[in-house]
Amino acid sequence: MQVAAACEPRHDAPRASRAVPIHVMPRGAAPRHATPRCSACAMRQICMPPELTPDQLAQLDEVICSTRSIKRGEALYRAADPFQSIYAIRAGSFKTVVMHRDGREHVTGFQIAGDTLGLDGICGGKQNCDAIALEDSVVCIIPFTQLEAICREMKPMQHHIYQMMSSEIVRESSQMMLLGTMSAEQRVATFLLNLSKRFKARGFSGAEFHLRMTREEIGCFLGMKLETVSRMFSKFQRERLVQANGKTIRIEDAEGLGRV
Amino acid sequence: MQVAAACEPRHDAPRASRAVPIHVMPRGAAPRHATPRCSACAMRQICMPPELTPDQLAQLDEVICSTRSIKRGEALYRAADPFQSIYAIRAGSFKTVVMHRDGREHVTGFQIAGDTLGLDGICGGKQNCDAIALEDSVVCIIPFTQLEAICREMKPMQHHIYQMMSSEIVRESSQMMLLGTMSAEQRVATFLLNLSKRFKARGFSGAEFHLRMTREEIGCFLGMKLETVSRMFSKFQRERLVQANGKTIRIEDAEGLGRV
DNA sequence: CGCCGAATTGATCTGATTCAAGTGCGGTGG
DNA sequence: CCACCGCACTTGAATCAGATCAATTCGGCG
Repeated sequence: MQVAAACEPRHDAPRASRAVPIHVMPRGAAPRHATPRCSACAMRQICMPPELTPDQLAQLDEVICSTRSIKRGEALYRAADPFQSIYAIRAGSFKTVVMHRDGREHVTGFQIAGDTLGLDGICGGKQNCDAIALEDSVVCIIPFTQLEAICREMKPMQHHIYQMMSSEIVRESSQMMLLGTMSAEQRVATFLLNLSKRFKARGFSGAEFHLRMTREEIGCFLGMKLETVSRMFSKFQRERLVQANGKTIRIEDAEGLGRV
Repeated sequence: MQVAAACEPRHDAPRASRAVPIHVMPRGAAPRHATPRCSACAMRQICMPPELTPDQLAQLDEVICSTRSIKRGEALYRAADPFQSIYAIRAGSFKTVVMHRDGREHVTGFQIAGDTLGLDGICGGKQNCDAIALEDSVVCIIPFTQLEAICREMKPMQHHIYQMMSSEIVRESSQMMLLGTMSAEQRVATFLLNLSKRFKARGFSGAEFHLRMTREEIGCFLGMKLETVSRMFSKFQRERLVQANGKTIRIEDAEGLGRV
């Protein structure tokens, strides 16, 4: 299945790339690049604990010293790939897809800048899903063994990783509740509000944004068919809750959406 | 809602309680008891990393020094309780239930002896679900702050916690796939096979076992109504895949169940 | 300009829910 | 010891939400 996501980013909010001295340190594989440091990264508040000292940040910079660019539709990793690193999204967005042996696919999440990828690979030593870029994206590579070492020395960092993993468990619990108990209408409303909240938390507009994924991918995430997703969008539009124009979404009445 | 689980355990497989010198050390709250040590626990292979030295086990015994008994239908913890410890189930079983603000309930998992409870409470510092005993049960209390300290010193233990959390993420991903893509029939089949596998891994029979939860709870876990669960049991019975007699389940044709 | 995949919309079908009427079993009290 | 009660479970019939099938329309791109 090819990935859609035709729209270009339109936000002028925090981008990951910065005018920062680049620490050149290529490491083998082609699509890896040297990268600006955590200590200077605009996403730091989101992917790292807030209370790190400059000293500790320097330690981090030692370990998280390369990034990787992934083109739209390409995989950052695939299920069964050996697990070595987790990834922090610097720019762009991804979907994670699990596949059943019978070919059935399910999208387990959409990740945007500041989110983390790969935590599910720790167990079993290999990736458990495909992570596919929804647009051209850049991730920071965080070698897990080295991260573990850091966590043994740096309490806030240790705690932060537990927090991240626990949050992911909680997020998935909510998604299970959504899939298990909500109507199609409620699922789509919840999905839009959740996206809105996350964009807002990252300095983008929470009221108007671009979907980087197709209706089919949304449906696959929400446990329904793309036609149903489309119908719900139309319904919300009729009810003046959202303005949906292809991939551009404008939330007109967040209150109302929440009450659905 | 009252919990059912009328049947008594009938297995003579590994039980948690053992004739081991009891390290008496009451700690405040009434329903806590001193407890046999990890170093002597039959569940250790399941809830702890295998490669611990006797020395390291002794350290664990220092920290995991109390248990708690929970009667059928009672809560080990409830959503919004302050998070302090995680729990390892020594004997018995639980369900974890998340509740939406509108009162909608969803069962996120069933846990049996050897499983861990409370990992989702780490983030936000408070519990995110109710953990309700499906039968009279006993858990080991693992104070999380102390566990974190141990993990900073004990590499295998540190890794083990990451593994456990990652496994939980993977388990929930599979459950999302189940909820998002499978028919009622497939969900129930998957549920039975999964339970079977887990019982087997703990030394119980994988072919015949007792459900400790009601049809309603199963339905709430699988995203369907109790009537549908019941119908699927009847269907499998007609097809000679399982023998379902109230809460007693005998799997006649695991192969066939898997093919559903 | 024309093509192709994505999205919308309508008509129909179906698996699961809902509603309703039993059945079976364990526990209680006479 | 048995009759009765309550609760979980089963089963059938009617209904409905969402899936499926099908026909356009839209929109980005070569």
